Amino acid sequence: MKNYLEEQLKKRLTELGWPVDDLQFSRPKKADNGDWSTNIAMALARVVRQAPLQIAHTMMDELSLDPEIVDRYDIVAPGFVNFFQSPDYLAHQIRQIVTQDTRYGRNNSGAGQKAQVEFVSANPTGPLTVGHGRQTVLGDTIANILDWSGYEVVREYYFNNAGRQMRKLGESLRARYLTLKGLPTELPEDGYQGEYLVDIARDLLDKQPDLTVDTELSVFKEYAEAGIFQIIKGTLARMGVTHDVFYNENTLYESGKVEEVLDELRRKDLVYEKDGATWFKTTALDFEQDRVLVKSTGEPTYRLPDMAYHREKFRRGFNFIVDVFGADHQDTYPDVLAALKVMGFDTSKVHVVIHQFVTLMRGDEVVKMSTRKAEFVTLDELLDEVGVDVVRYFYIMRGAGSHLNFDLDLAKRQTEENPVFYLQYAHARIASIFRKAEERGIEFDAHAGLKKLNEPETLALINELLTFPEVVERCLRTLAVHHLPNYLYSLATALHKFYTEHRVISDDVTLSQARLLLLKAVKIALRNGLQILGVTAPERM
RNA sequence: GCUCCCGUAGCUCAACCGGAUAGAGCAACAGUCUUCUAAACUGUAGGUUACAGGUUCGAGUCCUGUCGGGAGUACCA
Repeated sequence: MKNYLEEQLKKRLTELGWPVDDLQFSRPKKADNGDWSTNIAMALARVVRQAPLQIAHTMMDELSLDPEIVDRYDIVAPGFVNFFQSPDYLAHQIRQIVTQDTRYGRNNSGAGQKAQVEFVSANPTGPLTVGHGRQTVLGDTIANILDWSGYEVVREYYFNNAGRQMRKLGESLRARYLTLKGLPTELPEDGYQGEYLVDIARDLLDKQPDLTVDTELSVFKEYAEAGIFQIIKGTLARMGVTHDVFYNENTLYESGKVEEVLDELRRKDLVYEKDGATWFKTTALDFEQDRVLVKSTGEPTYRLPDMAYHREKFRRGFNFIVDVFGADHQDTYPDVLAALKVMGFDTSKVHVVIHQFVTLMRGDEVVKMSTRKAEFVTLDELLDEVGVDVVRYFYIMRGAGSHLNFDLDLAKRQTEENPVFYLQYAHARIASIFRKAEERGIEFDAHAGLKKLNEPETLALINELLTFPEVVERCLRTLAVHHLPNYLYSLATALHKFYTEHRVISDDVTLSQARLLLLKAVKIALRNGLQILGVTAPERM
């Protein structure tokens, strides 16, 4: 309908010799204001030098619209033109949904394009925490949206298993191992104190009992890394997340890609040496201060391999690149992007999604988290308590830019007041009606006449139903995926209201079949939406 | 000090590119099950969108400033 209106109005505006650039449509909040509305008359007022209402009339008077699509339109002060869709059009749309079934909501705006979403990317120093959970769900859901928009999507996990942190990890494991062996050993300063290392140490002792203080650290380091990755991957699997690629930062050194970036920046005269370190001349690119690329110890800082990594993303042919970071990485990407731009890449293809932190609460108390100390709640523990559906929904229901308060007590208590169940219940309710229909011998008819569907609650439900594809598109455009749970929630509300007012199965077979057809379409939208969120759609509860 | 995010009902949060009377849930109060699942629905109450200016037909949304919260500002990642 929107496309049709756009087409017709563009034609008309061109006839009148008026610009079409500002033409846009929106869905009014109130039903009285139609199904689609345009503010073009107000937007043109200045250019055309006429009153908005007059412009609207001039525009609409000579325009004939297809009555099978547009029922009527109103011109309303201060200058809105509101369009109402025709019943035939609605009926046609509902049948379309049932035909499309698992494809309803998909679009092909990304057809033939490759997208990559990098998320989680936690170094293997400990189990994923509640803090990582937000990023996990955010990234996976964005990837799902890209998939539903026709992109070929790669989910990627970038990690670093070299450097100071990993050395500390190896040392920590060694201390745990030796202690278990009866040689009490202090954990190193800033070591990792988590219980999980004791488990891994026990495991190592079991398999290789002969290690000593003099054994190469790398043995402990590698064993710790493998053990922790196993834990992390297990958690991701429970979350329903599968990464296609685990990208090891180290390969960028081995292949010389890191060196190549340095050379290239050097050729652009953006690198200099000072105090034994190698600096990136970011001030030449309008930044406040220069940044170190290679420390005086010879070790590169994170940003140099990051540049190399992103350069590889471009070279691998991705057209749409999403980086999901926590707020603490705020400052790390601008100079990385700047370097890529200098190297001639189109950085508008990179979309950085930054999410604010999760504040973990136990009742009124804030739980402090630190991977190094033992103070944290793991994502696994959370999954044990509330289950995947609740975890995924809770993490995604708020905008990424907002701080998220995750009250453990509340989440654990979640049983009846839970929005996830509200959604799932809507789906299960429809399933239940279909079971009942079958029992009563009422056949489902995909071609049932829909003329009787005209009550307010029914029309409200239909309108909500039909906006699903727009919501998917909006999620893609804004990469703000919380729009989806919000939408599904209002779809569920519309369904529950409809259910309360109207019996689906009655003696009026024609009406029953019409309502069944509508509910079939609603069920499809709910199921597809929940699927994007990674939440199950139960047939009964 | 500087940069970024945030400030909306008692609490947790929505509001697509600036649109029409700022919406939900929870908590409070009052109702609705002989009928497809009451994990639901209806109603009442709750607001100077932190504050002060500005831009315009129109501002929660954009601009400037102030206040408050968070993150960053490393030769950590």
